Amino acid sequence: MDMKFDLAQIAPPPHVAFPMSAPMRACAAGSCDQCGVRDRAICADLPSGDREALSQIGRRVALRAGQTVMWEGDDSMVVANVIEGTLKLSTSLGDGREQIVGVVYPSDFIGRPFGTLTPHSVTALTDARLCLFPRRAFDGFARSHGALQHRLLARTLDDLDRTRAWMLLLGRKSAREKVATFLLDMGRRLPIDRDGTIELPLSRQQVADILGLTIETVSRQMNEMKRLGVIALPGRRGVRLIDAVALEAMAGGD
Amino acid sequence: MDMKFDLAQIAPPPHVAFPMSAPMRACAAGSCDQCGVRDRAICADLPSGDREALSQIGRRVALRAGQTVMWEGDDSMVVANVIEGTLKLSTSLGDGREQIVGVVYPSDFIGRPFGTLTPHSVTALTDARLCLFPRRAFDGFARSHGALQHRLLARTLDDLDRTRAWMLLLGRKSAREKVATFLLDMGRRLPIDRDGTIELPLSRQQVADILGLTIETVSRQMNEMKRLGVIALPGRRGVRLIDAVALEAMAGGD
DNA sequence: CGCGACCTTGAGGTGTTTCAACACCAGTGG
DNA sequence: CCACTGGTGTTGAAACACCTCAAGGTCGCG
Repeated sequence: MDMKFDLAQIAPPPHVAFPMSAPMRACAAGSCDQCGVRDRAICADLPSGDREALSQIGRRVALRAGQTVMWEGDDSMVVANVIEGTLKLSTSLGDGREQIVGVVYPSDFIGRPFGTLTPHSVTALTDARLCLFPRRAFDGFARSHGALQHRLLARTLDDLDRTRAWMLLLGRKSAREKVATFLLDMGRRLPIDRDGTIELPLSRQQVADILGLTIETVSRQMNEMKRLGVIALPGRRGVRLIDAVALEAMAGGD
Repeated sequence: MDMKFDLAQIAPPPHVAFPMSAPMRACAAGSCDQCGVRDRAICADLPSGDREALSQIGRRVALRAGQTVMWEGDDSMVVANVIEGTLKLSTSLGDGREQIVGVVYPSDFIGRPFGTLTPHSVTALTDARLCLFPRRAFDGFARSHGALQHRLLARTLDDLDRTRAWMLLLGRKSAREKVATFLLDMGRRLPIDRDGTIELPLSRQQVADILGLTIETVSRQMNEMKRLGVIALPGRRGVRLIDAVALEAMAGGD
C-alpha cells in the first residue's frame, strides 16, 4: 500500500513506453468543425465565431496512458475539454492511500476554473487527446460568454449530483454492492461490442481506488460473480454482463 | 436500521412539536436590505434593483427542526437560499441505509436549478429560515443575469471540491480518522463559545450518516478521544476541542 | 521463451458492525 | 416531588466483512 502511490506517481506504468514527466505533445491543430465532441462539449452552443475565438486561446495536446496533466494542490494553470480517451481524477492521503473521485470521458470538462488551486490530480487512463486552455484566459472568456458559463454550470451541477450519489456507495454499500454498481455504471458508459463485452479502462487497483476497497476484495467479488454466472471475465480487463437483472439486484436499492 | 428510515421520514423527531407534514410557514417578508446573508449569498453582487426583482419572485419561509423541504426523486419545484439554521442533504437506499451528502449553513444555496429531478432530500436539522424561489422562475432569472449565474457556478464548483474531498474520507479513512476529521471540520464551521465548546447540530445517528459508520462506532470513537483527553463532551451535543494538534494527527494526512 | 506486472487465491487477523442491555436526560403527569 | 416514559447515547460481547500478508498463476510483450 505504501509503495503503490510512489510507483503510480513517479514511475510510468510498465505498459507505458515513456515516463510521465514527458512533456505533453502538441498534436494536429484541427478546427472545431471536425472536432469529435463538437456538439457535446461545453463549447457546443457557442456561435461559431465565438467558438473559433475560444479555440484560438487553446491548443490540442495528446497524452499517453499514465501521464498526469494536473497535480492535486498545484496552482490551477489550465483547464481542458476531453476530446478522446478516459482520465481519472484522484486525491490521496499522505501515506499513499488513494481515492479516485471521478472518471471522465470524451466531451467532459476538466480542471478548476475560477479558483487558484487544483483540488485533485488528473491522470490519463488510456491514451487521450485534450483541448487545453490557460485557466486565466478561459476564465476571462467564460465571464464574457453567458452561453459557455451556463453550459459549464449545467455540467458542474450534473457532476455534483453524480458525485453525491457515489458518496452513498462509498459510505453505505457492501463490497458486493459496490462492485455490482460499478459494473452496471461502466456498462452504461463504455462502448459494448457485439458479444456484450466491455473493456475496462482501469486496472484492478484502480477499480479498488474508485470503490474504496482493496484489490483483493475486488478480485474476489468479480470472480465470485463469474462463478455465479452473472458476468464473464474475458481477458485481463474484459467484462461481459451476462445477467444484468441479477447484477441490479446485487447492486442494492436505488 | 430498517425502522430508522421510516421514523425519520414519517414521524417527527420527538423534540419537534408538530409533524413534518406541517406546511412551511411564511414569515416576515423583510427586504433584502436587512437580510443577514445579503453579502454572502449568491444574490450578493446583484445591482440592488435586480436583487429586489429576484426577491419579488421568492418568499421567506420558516422551518422547524426535522421538517423536510425537498424529497429525493421528486420533481425539482423550488430552490432556496439558507438565511438561518442548518440543514442536511441526504440520499438513501431502499432498505433505509442513509448517507448524508452535505450539510448547509446560512448563505448556502439549496435545490436543483436547471434540472427536473431533486437528487437528494433536504431536511432542517435546526429551526431554519429560507428565501424560497419557484425553480422555473429562478432558472429564468438566472439565465438573464450573468452575475447571479457566475456566483452560482463559483459556489457549485466549491461544493464539488468539498464533496470530492469527502469521498476520500468515506472511501479510505478509518473510523478514528473519520471522526477526528469531522470534529475539526465542525470546529471550523460552527460558532465556538468562550470555553471552546461547539454545539453540534447533529445527533449521533446523523454524525454516523455523514461518516458512513454506525452510531455505536461514532460513540465509541468520541468517548475514546475523551478518555485520551483530546476532546471533552459536555452535554448531549456539546464538544470541546482540547488538543487540536492531536486531533489533526488523528485525522490522517491531507 | 522468459520476464515483469497484474491478477487470483488462501489463511489468518482485525476493525467495524451487530445484537443486546443499560444509563442518561427532559418532559409529562400523578 | 417523584415515578414514568420515550428518545438518545453508552458499553459489552460476539460475529463477520473486509483487510493483510503471502504465495502462486496468468497474461502480454520483448
